Amino acid sequence: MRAIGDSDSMRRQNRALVLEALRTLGPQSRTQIAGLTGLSHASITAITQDMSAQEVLVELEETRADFKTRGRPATRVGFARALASVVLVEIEVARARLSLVGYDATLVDRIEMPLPPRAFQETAPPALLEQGIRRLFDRNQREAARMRRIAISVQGILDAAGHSLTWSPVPHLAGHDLVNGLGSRFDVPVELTKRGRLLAEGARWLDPSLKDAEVATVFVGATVAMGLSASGPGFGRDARATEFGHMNHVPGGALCRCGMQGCIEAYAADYAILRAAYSVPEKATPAPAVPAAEFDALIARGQAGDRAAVHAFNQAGRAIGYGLNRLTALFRPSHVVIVGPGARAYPLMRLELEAALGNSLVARHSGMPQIRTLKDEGEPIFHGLVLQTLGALDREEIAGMPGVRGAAAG
Amino acid sequence: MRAIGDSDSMRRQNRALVLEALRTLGPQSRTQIAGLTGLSHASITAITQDMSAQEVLVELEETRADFKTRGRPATRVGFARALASVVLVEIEVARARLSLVGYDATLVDRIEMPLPPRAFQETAPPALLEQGIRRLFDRNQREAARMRRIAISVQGILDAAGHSLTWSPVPHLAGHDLVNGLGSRFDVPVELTKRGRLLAEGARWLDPSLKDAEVATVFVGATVAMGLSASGPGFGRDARATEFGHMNHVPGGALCRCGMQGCIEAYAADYAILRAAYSVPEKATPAPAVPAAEFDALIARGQAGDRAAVHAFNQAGRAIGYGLNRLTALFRPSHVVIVGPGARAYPLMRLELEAALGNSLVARHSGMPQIRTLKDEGEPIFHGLVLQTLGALDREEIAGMPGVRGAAAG
DNA sequence: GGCATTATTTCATTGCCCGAAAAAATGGAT
DNA sequence: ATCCATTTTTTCGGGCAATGAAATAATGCC
Repeated sequence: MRAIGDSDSMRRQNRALVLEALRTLGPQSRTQIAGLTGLSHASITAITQDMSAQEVLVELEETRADFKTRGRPATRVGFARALASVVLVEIEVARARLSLVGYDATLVDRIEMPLPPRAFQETAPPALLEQGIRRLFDRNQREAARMRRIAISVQGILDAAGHSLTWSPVPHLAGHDLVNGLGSRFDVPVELTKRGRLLAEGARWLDPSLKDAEVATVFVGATVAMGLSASGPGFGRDARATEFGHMNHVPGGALCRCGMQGCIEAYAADYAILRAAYSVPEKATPAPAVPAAEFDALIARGQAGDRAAVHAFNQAGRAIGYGLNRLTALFRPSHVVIVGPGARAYPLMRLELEAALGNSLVARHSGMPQIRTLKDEGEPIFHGLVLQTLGALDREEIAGMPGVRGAAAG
Repeated sequence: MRAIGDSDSMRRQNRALVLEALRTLGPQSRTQIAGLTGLSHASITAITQDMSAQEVLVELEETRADFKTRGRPATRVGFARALASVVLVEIEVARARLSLVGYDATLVDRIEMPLPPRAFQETAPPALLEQGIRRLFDRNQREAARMRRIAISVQGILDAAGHSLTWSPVPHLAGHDLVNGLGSRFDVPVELTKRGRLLAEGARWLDPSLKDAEVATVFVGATVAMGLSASGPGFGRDARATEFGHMNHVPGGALCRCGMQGCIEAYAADYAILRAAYSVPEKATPAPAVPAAEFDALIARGQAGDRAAVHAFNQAGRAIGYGLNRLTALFRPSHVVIVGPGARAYPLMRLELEAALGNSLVARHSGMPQIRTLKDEGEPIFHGLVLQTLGALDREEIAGMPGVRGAAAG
């Protein structure tokens, strides 16, 4: 049953609308906000006055020397940086990056932590991350006092509650309750988000032509992961975590790092391609990590026409292609974006991938999705995290703040 | 960008809430409605008065002889039958059923049309369906005058706009624009919905314990189809059509009725099981239709332990199981419901199906979904159509009707 | 300095919801 | 038969947020 509508929900809804417009498009004049949201000028005045009084928004003073125009100049309003801050954590296989970000989405400070294989064995993940966050806090005490949320990008399978990972390619990360572990230490909400999903949101944002598209973003590298992203609700905001890399490709097939057999990853991740290129048996234990240089050398061999390397990349393309083929039976993305180290090898995988994907009833009748590649994956992840976390803060806390207009008048 | 909140949207929202409660749970007293929706008694009075004046709702007069209680007796309000009517069409492979249904969801009249294989070749689908609807209209002129929507349950692949099928197991149905074809003839909105989806909604409704579950309903019979249904938004209302039956199972495998190779259907539909049981080559052209008696005989043979039959059913279970296995990499249903003629053969498929499904990383870490069977598939489809169509009418037209209270008072 | 132009605010009105109190409709008790 | 307790439904006064129209503010241009 949906929520009822009363004056309170109306207020929250419209305040959220204003915040969303500013969050997506940056500072705007009140007139622009009215146009973007569809609310009347009178309402925008009331809302921005209210939020300024609450120090949510500030008027920006900028003498824009560029084209002067007749009429009263517009004053743009934007987020007040000091209202709140959030900590964003990106955990990768061999490093973690902790960022302290202001309410206006500016980066305040950042720490890079290398994560040697036994880091999380020696110090449990919540404790190690706490150390990093405390270091950030020591250097930025003002922002630390107003920290309101912690968001963490992870890889692996989340448990039902989303509090911990039941499996992760990051050594010794699985099994620790990060949500309660960090939540109790800092007394703020903590959210885990799968990296693949952030990648998808970020990739759609990076390429404006994908704004209204339904995008499946496939990461190919040390793991194989996918996120789905679309503008509407449904697959967009509430999208389930996907476990594309561990979708079965061949029953009883190659050994995957997750311990199962026949996963897509066991054919398309870097270690799998390496294994196939060197004719190591497909049931052999996967290599723990493949150095970037080694993977690049393999791509070079493939480009040079080395038969074993070409075969390995073909096999990877085929596995991803059949995964996408099977995906389209459930959900038909308009675009597919290949991202990560594997994106550089896309030309070597392309023919097999497209053949496998095309070998589906849906693709045949509704056409193939457009396929693109994207080299850098770091930026979209961070941006996805920023947008998701500050957007949630806007919707869940800021938009619901009670007004002060009556009080201010009295 | 979402919709703004003004008093109009508030009104629509709350009226929709009342209608939804009545639609889901049947006639209720005003006090009950207040409890269900969370609105105050005062608001419910206003809303029901308004809607009664508009002949949307009526007070039911019923002397309920069962337990009398102290206090003023409650008068229940329900939908006014005469406000509107809808035509619901269920197109199956060999027959079509047309139902005229009142706004209070009661069946007014119904026509069954047999569909011999060449029916849609001799008379184009929109024309043939028009004939049937006109016959219903002749017999029920009062309701005909107030018919507001046509909804059609179909099987096959919908085009992007949802106006026609690009492929269908129903002979000669694909390629005809049913939405515009019937829409222009009757001047009402026409909607096509995939049968699998309705089946899922209906199955969740039939079993109250599934109310808050995330259900994947798999039809096994002349085709293999799946619908996903959950209570929230996302997969619930806006769920994409799934093409589960034509998800690839074995690359280059058995010949499917759709013309592709290796679809799940080519291993698990009735014709596929028959083919395997009689050791017909798997690339042989599928039988156009399998009589129910023949399929039942096959089940009996399987139950008796006939090796070929058992093998055929095992293979079907394995295909469905790997399909579900792959599904869980993208979306994890809490329950799976097997429905249709194949549900009777579930005991023969069960071991292989569960083994295949269990062979997935997600099932291993998050547990297996619960699997049930449901024998009758006709009722959920019809009920799903009723609920979907009248619910859309409620939300899109009735809830938005302007009020009459001011006018009535003056 | 006055006018045209654009941005923002003020003001009176409207619509819908809500809590509290009143009214309505019964069964049971005296 | 009458009064009371109980439950449902309606009425009434108030509040809040949005709105359109009109007023006010801040410039550029002539």
